Formats: sequence, C-alpha cells, structure tokens
Amino acid sequence: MLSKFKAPKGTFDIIYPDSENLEMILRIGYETLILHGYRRISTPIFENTQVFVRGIGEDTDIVTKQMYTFEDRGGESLTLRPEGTAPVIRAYLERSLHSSGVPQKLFYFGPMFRRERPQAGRYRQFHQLGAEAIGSDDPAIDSEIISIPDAYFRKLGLKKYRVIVNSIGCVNCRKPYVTFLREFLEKVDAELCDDCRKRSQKNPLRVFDCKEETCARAISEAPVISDYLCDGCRTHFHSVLGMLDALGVGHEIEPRLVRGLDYYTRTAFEFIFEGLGAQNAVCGGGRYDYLVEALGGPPTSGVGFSIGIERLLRAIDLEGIKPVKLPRLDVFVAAVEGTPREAVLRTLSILRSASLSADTDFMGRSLKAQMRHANRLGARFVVIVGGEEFERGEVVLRDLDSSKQCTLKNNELIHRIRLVIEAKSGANNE
RNA sequence: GUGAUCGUAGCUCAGAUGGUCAGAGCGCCGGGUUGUGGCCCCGGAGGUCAGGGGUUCGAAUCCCCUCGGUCACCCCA
Repeated sequence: MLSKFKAPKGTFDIIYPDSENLEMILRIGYETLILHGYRRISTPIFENTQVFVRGIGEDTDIVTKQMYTFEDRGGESLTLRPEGTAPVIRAYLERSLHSSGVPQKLFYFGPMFRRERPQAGRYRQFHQLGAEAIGSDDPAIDSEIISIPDAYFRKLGLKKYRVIVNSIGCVNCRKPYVTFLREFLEKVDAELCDDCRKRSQKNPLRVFDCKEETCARAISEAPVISDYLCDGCRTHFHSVLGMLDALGVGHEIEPRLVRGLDYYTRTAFEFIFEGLGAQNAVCGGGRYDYLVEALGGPPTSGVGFSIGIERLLRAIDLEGIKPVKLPRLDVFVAAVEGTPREAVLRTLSILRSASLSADTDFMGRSLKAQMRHANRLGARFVVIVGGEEFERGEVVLRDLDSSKQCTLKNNELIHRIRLVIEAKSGANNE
C-alpha cells in the first residue's frame, strides 16, 4: 500500500476496465429508457433534509439511521440523497412539470448514499438507474414500468432472474387488512421471533419478510392482502397482471412482497437474481399514489422503479456476460533516439485528428523499451519516427499483429493504417 | 447497530511447534552490442509482515486493543 489513505468504508473506485462495463450498461439502459419515451432528469446529489424525511418516511430505517445529514455553513440541514424518487418528485413540483404534459416520464442515474454496514451488493455510495412515471394511475403504466427493466435485462443477456409482483392496496383496503393481520399475529404471537413480535406492532406487513423457519410456519395461514383488496385495487392489479402477460413479462405473484410506507400503493415488484447473496434484488419499484401529496403537492399518482447498478454489474459477472470488448490502441508512436519531440507530437496529433487512437512514450525510453511498452498497451501498430527516414520525410509502420513493417511517406501513413484496419473489421463482419 | 471470519510486496500466496522467516510466482522497470515488441535469459525497484500495546533474551509467528476487508443479521438497490 503506497498510500495511507483509503476510500471511505463502503465506497470504492471504479477502475478500467470496470469503468468500461459501467459505461456500456448505462448506454444500453439509457437507450432502453429513451425507447420507452422517458427523458433524463438530473437532480442535485443533496437536498434539503425534509425532502427525504417526508418523501421516504420518518419512521423508516433510511431516515432514522442511514442518512448522511449535515448542516451547511448557512445553517440549513442538507442530506446526501439516499434514493432517487423523492428528489424527482420535488423537482416535478418545483418546476411544475405537469404543465408540460402528463404523465411525466423521467429517468435518472447517479450515486446514492446510505450509511449501512457494507456487504455483498450493499455499499454506502452506490448507483441507481431509475425511472418515474408521474401523473397517471393507468395500470398500463404500471406494466410499462415493470416491462422496462425486463427489456433492459434481456438486452444485456441476463436470464437468471424472477419478477415478483404484488398489490398492497390503498388506504381503503390496507387499513382494514392490517387490523385483521394484527389480530392474527396476536394469536400466533408465541411462535414468532423477537423481531417479528416487534414488527407485528410497528409494521405488521414486514413479518412476511422474516427468514425464520418458525415464523414462516406461523404465518403460513395469515391473511393475505390480495384477499382484502378493494374493488378498485383488485381491478387495477388484475389489469396489470394481464398486461404483463400480454407484454410477455414472466412474473410470479408474491403475496409476501410488501412496502413499509403509507404512501406506497397498489403495485409493488422486484427483480430477484439467483446467486447474488442476501441482497438479491437488482431492481425494485412500485406505485406511490400518495407520495406527491406527502411532499406538499396536489393528489398525483406515480409509479417507478430503481435498479441497483452495482448489483446489476455483479449479476452480469455471475452470468458470465462479457459486456465490452475493450477498445484497442490503434497506434503507438515510437521515436528513435535523437528525434525531435516536436516531430513525434506532430505525428501523434495527425493520427488523432484522423480519429485513430494514438499514444507515445513519456518516459524517455529506449526504442526497445518503447516497443515493449507498445506491446503491453495492446497497440495494433507502431509508427517509428526518426533516423534517416525522418530526414527523407518517411516513417516506419510496423504491424504488431503480423510483425511486418514497411517504410512509407508521411502523407501515406493514415491511408495505409486505415486500409489495414478496415480490411480486418470487414473480415470480422462477415 | 449486532455477529462470524480474515488482514505478509501492485496481485495470488509460502513462511510446523516463537530464534537467517522477510520469500516465491505473476506484474512493473531496465538490460541481453550497432535504431525495434510478444517467447527466453539476466538484473533492479517495491514490504513499519494492517496499526498500537503486551509476554519473551528474541515474534510476521503467542495475548489484548484498534482499524480495515469480507459475509450475514437489521433493512434495502
């Protein structure tokens, strides 16, 4: 270790060639989103703390113990965003985006921050690619929101995932359901673990998430939300499911899939991947018909999803998908000892102007060492500048693949390189 | 916040019961005669053995603490 400093716990550097993979999956993600009519929005990475307190929920783990909150020099409480939806809604309201037409179909990408103990697929700074459709409660938009990650993951070549969906109803049906559930949980209280006993008071829906065998058995007979949906929610849910079928999005109904907060409504879904470890949800999302109001806006429906990019990258790796073939350096310009630097730089510049990637030596190396370095960089060609050829206005062009080289006039260089490269790529395309 | 586990060169790792134990491979840099790569050969740089304290004549090797990595719980992307 050369440095005494380390990246903060739960953070990491994204280094080539991983950086290439990131770029690639983002590009495909953007394409997919744009194809579905979504436009990118970039919001600040910090917001007034209240945006999150009210947009995520005061009692959530995120707000109570995971936020990076600080006071700036003006005394305002700011928070590094722990998720993307609340800021988007804030922007939607602040900029009156409804006036440019609803639904507003927006997507975002960027870092999120949560102070948790890191583990596989969980970091303190992580990245999400997400989308929100604001202003419509049409079940068709739910199905679109769910179909986008599906289309995206397929495009990437991913296979080992399941889509689980559920409906958690609205205020009308959830309230009565929760009381039924509480009553049931009280009956089986003795069989529940400590955590679940707490949950059955505070947030009974969460009991369904418990991994304890005994709890799972105890609640196997528990009332399920889907049996208590009001007519509106039931119809909505069935429409969404039917549309997913029509769209060819394979899915399973998971009655135990829940959301903690009151303003989450109706559709909830996740994309679960095999083999990712405990944090196996690569994408999560759902409908939030009361969220806009919670942030001070008029009654407005919304649905969205969010993809955990680090988890997605891991899934890609696990499935053995190689996202990109790394671009290769076209030309390394090597100089014979004694050649004016200006001549080398001019050659470099000419190559780059012709859209050929080019590099040269900056370490004062011998020709031999330059060649070795060129090889290490994976260069296709080496152009050797200097000596008698230089006096005659010529350079040596060496093909590192074939080990053949020739001497040619300076002004023939670009043309000759292009010929070889295009001949090769032509052959590859057949 | 809780638990488990790990921490020797850039990377992967050797270093039995404490006494040439500070090493190997890979990588990196350089050289192998006159202006040229990949293989091969030679050489070099690089480590407070995570950090601190303790036990001991003596510790990378034993004990304690701290920090960090990893995985899991909580919760979530």
